[in-house]
Amino acid sequence: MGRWEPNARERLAEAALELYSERGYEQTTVAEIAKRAGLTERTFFRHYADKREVLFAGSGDLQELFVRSVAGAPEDAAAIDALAFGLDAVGEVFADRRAFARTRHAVITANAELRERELIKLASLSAALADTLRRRGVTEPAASLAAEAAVAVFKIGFERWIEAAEERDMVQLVREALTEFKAVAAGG
Amino acid sequence: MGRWEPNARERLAEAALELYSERGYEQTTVAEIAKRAGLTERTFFRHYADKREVLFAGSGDLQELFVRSVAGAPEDAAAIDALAFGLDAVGEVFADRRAFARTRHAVITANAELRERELIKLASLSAALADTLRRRGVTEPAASLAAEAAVAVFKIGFERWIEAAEERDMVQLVREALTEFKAVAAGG
DNA sequence: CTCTTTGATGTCAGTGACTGTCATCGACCC
DNA sequence: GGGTCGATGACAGTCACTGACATCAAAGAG
Repeated sequence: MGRWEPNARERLAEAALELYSERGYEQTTVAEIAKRAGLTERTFFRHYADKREVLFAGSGDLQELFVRSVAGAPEDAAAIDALAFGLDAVGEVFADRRAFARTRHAVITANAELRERELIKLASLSAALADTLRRRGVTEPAASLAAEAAVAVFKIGFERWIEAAEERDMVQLVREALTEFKAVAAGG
Repeated sequence: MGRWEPNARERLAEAALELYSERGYEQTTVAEIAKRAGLTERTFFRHYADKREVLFAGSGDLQELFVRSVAGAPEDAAAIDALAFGLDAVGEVFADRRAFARTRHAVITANAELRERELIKLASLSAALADTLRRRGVTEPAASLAAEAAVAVFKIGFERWIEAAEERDMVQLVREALTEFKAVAAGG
């Protein structure tokens, strides 16, 4: 055994979500999170850039998956169809994490600072998707607009999945949102 | 003349934009802004909730104008067409403020915290537009998706207007972005 | 015209997020 | 066995932001 317990980073993330959920984000100090994880405040900031980031550590993986799926769509697929590939892949990955996703989502929506952080993560995702589309030959501003649309569709699908009374298939909900979106854009 | 110089709020906003622009947002302290405006730090926080908000004081007016225009579109206009009314109105209002808009935009894009704040303002705009569409009889999730799309179109049009080498008509650029958007959604 | 009230500001002390710096000490390498 | 490395602790410091109270010109009440 090492000098310290392993998985400091994970322990911090777990402690943070618990405390934010129990007593609210603003009512939790970083010192308290660190203490629950058996560490000091200084160490928290060595693992996470700030008090919010501890909730968004996984967003990079999600973005990578989304981008990879869009990049791997058939070459001749239109922008919106390539994005649909990514939406499917992302929808699948959430399947067994609904309880965690609900807790995390409740914490985030309850606080304006955390909503801000979530929005910039989604903006980063949108930018990465636009970049992927450009590599596929889509020109601007079509690439950026399509990417923003895909993120909006994802958000709607995710929220419906989170809020559904009984467990439903997220992939299906995201597909429904995409269909609705196409109708709106067509003036339906 | 009163006990103090008038327009404290405006002086603070002006001083903040100058300092953020000259030396960067992070390198500027609130005390410095207050001093340049001839006030104290405490007074800054009486006028603006935090160091970022001083750059976003006008966003409420913009949102109100956008919403009012959409609400006033012909009753039988589809969601996307009603939103086009709002886009036109908003495009017009920027006409004589390009220099200011450019400086402000440069400051915001140079800093992550400020980009976060801008994103949440746009999310607020999107929510207000979705609400307006719902009042016009548009159902969910079409209302939210259409509102997000309109904001994306606005962002693209705005950026093109800001970045154009010579001064162009913002209304026209926003309309072009909307046309592009419709093509993308249709799979073009 | 005097008294009172009001509103914008100043002053000051305090909390908590975040950073820079140096010390500690088990693990690992040679 | 000695030296280096990496994760952590300890500690002092800056700055955003808040609460409480004091100040004083202006505006209104009488």
